[in-house]
Amino acid sequence: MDATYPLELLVRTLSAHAALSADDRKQLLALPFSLRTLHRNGYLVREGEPPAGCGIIVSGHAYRHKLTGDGNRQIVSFHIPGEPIDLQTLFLAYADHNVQALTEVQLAMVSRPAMEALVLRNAGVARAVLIFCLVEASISREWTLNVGRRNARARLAHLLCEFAVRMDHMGLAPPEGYALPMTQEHIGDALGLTAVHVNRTIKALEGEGLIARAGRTLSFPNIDALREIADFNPLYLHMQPRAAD
Amino acid sequence: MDATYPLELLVRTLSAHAALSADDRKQLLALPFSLRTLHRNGYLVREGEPPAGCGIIVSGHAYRHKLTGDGNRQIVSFHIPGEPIDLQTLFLAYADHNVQALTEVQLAMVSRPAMEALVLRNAGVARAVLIFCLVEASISREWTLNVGRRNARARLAHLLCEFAVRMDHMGLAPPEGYALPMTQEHIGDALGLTAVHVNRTIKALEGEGLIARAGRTLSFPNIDALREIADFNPLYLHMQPRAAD
DNA sequence: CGTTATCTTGACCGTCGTCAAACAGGGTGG
DNA sequence: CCACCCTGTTTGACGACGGTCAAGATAACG
Repeated sequence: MDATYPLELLVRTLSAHAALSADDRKQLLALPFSLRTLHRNGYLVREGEPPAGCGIIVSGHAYRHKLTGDGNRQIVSFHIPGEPIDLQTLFLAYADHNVQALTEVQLAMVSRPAMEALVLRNAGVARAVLIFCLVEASISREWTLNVGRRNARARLAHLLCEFAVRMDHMGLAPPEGYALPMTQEHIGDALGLTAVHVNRTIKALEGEGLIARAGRTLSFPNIDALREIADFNPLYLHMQPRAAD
Repeated sequence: MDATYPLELLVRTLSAHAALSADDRKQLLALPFSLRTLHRNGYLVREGEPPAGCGIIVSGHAYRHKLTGDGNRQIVSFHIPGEPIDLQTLFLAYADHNVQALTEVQLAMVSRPAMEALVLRNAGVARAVLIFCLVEASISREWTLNVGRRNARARLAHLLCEFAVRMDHMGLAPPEGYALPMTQEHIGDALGLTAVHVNRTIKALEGEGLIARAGRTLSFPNIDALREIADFNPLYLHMQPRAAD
């Protein structure tokens, strides 16, 4: 099986948290899908609308967000290749939030009926989907903690640690560092800070040698110290040691 | 069917968001369970431990929370009678957070194997459980927005509105107001504020006639104005109009 | 290659945190 | 029955973290 086959990415993401049998994998890989490309800032999901289907990110990054009445934005999650982004709304009548492309995004779209039928038919897949949703909920709780109870330094460090671990786990983070797909504005909206203060905090971390930058490419000269000040404990990501595939 | 039968409460909670067939209900009501009483502050779930079973709150209130390394607490949800509190961890290897009793709590405990078997066997129940988890995730996102992007006034008003709506939907909030089960310390930890500032904010709302207090019992003389300043839109709760039962 | 988005820096301000002390209430035991 | 204590509420003075506004430098994108 070619690792670049779009649904292979979904299988890899789901099996990061739950065991899938050979049959579960086969049925997932047999799902019909179509490819779709979104430009930067394009909407994958729009608040209030019913889900169009289940999109899986093949390449690029996306972010989930909500707006207050007066237009302030809170980003509630970032998404990396391999992640299904519509499970949140697939079984609900309408979306309670937006999802937008952070960069150009390639999506594999599985129709709502096809995905729903597979989940309701195959208990192993249902279990994996449920677990995936539970892990996302766990990440959401950690974000609430991050925004509610940590200072700007720790918040930023925590976000960077989480992103690095998730990218690395999907084999997307080269050891020398990775290019952040988001602007400082996005980071601020994810952390409950302003872009200005994010900038100051980044420069402070850089000044202390905790991160190093080349453009938007980040590396971590002292990852242990960064995790320390981030109060980062990856248990909430519920990652299983990745099985060889 | 007696409405005070413990599992009847679970059925009512699940059907607040998803349709359940007569058969689904029957199978849920047939689950074996035992009753358990926890005193105030008792632990229903402890971070790092595997789930003991699936508890459903029969009476009393509970809260879910996480701690930072230096001991700061963030409450990530409050729970009212009827709500299952272990679905979050039932399918995961260990809990990533704590759940504690806010008041004395009576729990109906369903064993993990029994609940897991029902969910994997009955697609209608699986669907309802998944939807319940998705709604909790939606609430979690709204909380992140609340903590990250609203000021203390709006945060507090939002929490009060949400709690009132949820209590009311379960038939637990008499129209003249309800007794808040949490202290101002709990409220602060839920909102990312200190108890001192919660107190000042409460008094401000009271001074403006937006809430009225008698001890811990709250009433809302001007609920529309309160919702306005809370920026409260209940769509994220995904409530279905409650079917007569 | 120009135009626009993003990043960077400074000065100033405000919301909320910190520290501390007084007060209220409810339960317990002498 | 009352003294005591513990938890929770209330209030004040002061400080700090992060927000706001604005302008200039840099980089990204069409």
